[in-house]
Amino acid sequence: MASVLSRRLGKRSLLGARVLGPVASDGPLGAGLPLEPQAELPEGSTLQPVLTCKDSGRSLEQPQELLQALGPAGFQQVAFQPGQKVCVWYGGRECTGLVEQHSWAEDKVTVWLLDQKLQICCKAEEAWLAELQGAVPQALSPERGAQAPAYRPVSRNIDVPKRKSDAVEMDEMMAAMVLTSLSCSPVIQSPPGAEASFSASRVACSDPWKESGDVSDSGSSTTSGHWSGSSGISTPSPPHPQASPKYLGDAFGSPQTDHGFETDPDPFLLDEPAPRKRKNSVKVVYKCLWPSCGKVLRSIVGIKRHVKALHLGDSVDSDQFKREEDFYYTEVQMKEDPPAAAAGTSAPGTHIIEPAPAAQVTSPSLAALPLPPPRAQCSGSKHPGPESSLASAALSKSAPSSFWHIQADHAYQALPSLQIPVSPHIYTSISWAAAPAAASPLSPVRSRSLSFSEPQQPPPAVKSHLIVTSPPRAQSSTRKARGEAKKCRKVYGIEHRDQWCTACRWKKACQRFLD
DNA sequence: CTTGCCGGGAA
DNA sequence: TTCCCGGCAAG
Repeated sequence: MASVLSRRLGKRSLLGARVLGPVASDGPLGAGLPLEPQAELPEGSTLQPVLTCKDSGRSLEQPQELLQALGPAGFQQVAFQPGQKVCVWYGGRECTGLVEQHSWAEDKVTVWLLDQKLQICCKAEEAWLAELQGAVPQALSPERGAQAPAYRPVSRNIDVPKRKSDAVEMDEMMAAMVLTSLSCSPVIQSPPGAEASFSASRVACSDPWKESGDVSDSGSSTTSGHWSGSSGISTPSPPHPQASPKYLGDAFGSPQTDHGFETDPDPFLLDEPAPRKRKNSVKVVYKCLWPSCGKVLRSIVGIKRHVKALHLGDSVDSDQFKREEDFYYTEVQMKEDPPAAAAGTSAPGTHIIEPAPAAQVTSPSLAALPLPPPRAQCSGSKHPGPESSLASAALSKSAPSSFWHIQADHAYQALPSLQIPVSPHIYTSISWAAAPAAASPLSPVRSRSLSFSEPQQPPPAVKSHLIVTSPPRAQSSTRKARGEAKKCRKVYGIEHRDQWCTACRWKKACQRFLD
C-alpha cells in the first residue's frame, strides 16, 4: 500500500522542477560538460529527488518566479576556479566568497563566505564571479542591478511548471527531513538507485547546517535548509565496473561505516520495529573518502596506509591528525548478487543526498551505509579546504538517512525493503550522533531533535526525534518505554488524525516521532 | 485521566 | 496485509 508519504513524494518530486535543459550546455564553459539527457529520467526516478544543499537555508525562500524570469539568458555558465572570488546569494543577501571548489558534475560550487566565515554549497548558477558582476553580459544586467538582490541563479529549469506552493512545501519537507537526519545520524545512505546515478563530487554543504540547526522545537525548521533535487542528471555515472578501485570524485557517495563505532557487537539496536537483517552476502571493502580519491581497498590496513601516505602525508605526525586516517576511509559493504545494485552502490556518481522514496528504498542495491566520521564535521564547518569539504560531504551524506527515516514512518507497514540493510547499522549512527560532542563541539546541530509545532505543516514525511536520542539500548524486548517525544497525536491533535503517521493512527508505536 | 502502544483480531 | 481497537502501563 502506498504509504501516504511515498505517495506524496512521488507526486511532488523535486526532480520535476529540476529538469536540466539543454540550455545548460550553451554556456561558454558548459559545453565542456556533457549533460545528461534529461529525458532519461523515468517516472520512477521521480521518486528520487536528490537532496542538494541549495545555497544555505536562506536562499530557500528565493522566489521561484525569479528563477523563471531569468530564463536562459540569466544563465551564467562559468567554471569556477578554486580561490576565485564569487558572489552568491546567501542569507538574503549577496555575499562574496572564495570558491572552494566547483563540481561540474553536480554543478555545485562550494564557496567559502568571507564575511560569514562559513562555507556553503550552492548551485553553480547561483554564484557569479565577483569580478564579473559589473561586467556581466547585458543579458543579466537589466534584471539585476549591482545591488539588486535579484536572485541570480537561474536554474536550468525549463519546461517545469512554476513551483507551486505544494512544491515548496515539499522542499521544506525535504529540508526538514534532511535536517532531521542530520541531527541524528549519518546513517544510511540509500544506495543509489541503479538508474539514478548521481555524480559524486562531494557536495559540501557544511555550514548551512549550522544555520538550519535552529530548527528545533520551534518548528521553524521549515525555512532553514533548502534541499532540492540536484540535477540528478548531471552525471549519470556510466556503468562502472563495480569492483573498480577508482571512483572518480565520489568520495562520499558510497555507503560508509564508521569504524570508530563499529565495535559494538550488537548490530541491532532496534529502534525501529523489527528490523530485518540483511539477507545477502556482503562483501566489505574499504574506501578512501578523500575528496576525489575514492580508492577502494580490501584491507583496513591497506586503506589506512593509503590515506596516511597519500592524503595525510606529513600532517600525520601532528597530534591533531593522529589516527586521522581512520576518518578518511569507510567501510563499504557491497552486496554481491545484483550486479546492478553493486554498481549502484559503488558507483562514483552517487549523489550524496538522495532521498529517493520508495523506488530507492526498495532497491535491492541497498547494501551499505555511510557513516561520516565524527570529526569530519568539526572541521567541516570551520575550515575550508579538503577537510571541510569532506566534512560537509559527510554531513550531507547523512541526508539519505532521512530517507530512511521517512520510510520509517511507514516502516510499520513496509519494513522489509528499507530496514533490511539499514538496521544493522543503526547502532553506528547512534553512536555517531552521540559522540559529536567530542568530535565537534562546533556543531550544535547534531544533537538536537526536531519537532513540529505546526500541526498542519509537517507532512507526514517529516521525521523528527529520530533515533538520535535513543541510547543504545539492549532491552527492546519488553514494552517500549514511553518516549518523551511528542507524538503525532500531540503534534497534530486528534482533529488532524489523518496527518498522523500510520502507526499512530493504528495505535502502534509512533514511527514519525521516534524517541 | 491522558497518552503511547502492544497484542490481537477483523477485513 | 492493512487497518482497528481493547486494554495495559506510564506519566
